[in-house]
Amino acid sequence: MSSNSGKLNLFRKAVLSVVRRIPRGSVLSYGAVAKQAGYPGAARAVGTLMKQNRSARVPCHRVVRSDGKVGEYVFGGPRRKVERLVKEGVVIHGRKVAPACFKSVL
DNA sequence: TAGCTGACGCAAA
DNA sequence: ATTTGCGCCAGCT
Repeated sequence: MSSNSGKLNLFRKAVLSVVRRIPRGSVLSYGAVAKQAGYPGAARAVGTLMKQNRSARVPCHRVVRSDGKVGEYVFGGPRRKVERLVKEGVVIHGRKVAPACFKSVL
């Protein structure tokens, strides 16, 4: 294995670990996930991983944009993503998630 | 290896 | 409140 794939694996592992800890009813922005995973500035890369994720164990629908818009979602698009969030208790006004729902894992 | 793409972020206009 | 432009990090030709 190249030393590079080792690093990428580490990145993936760290990111998924953070996402798995996002509690029901709250969300985290792509950028915040990147930062908490130890890779500040890798927001887009986090999106790439969420896009690849196919595991129900990783609540990728809880990762949204920093401006409050939910962003994309492989399983059914933004509509479906909003449905799932609302169902979990996330408050959404218009197209944006209420600022109070952005919670760090602590 | 090089270039293009994208579930983003942010400052400007 | 919106849209535009650029930078950012990884993944995929």
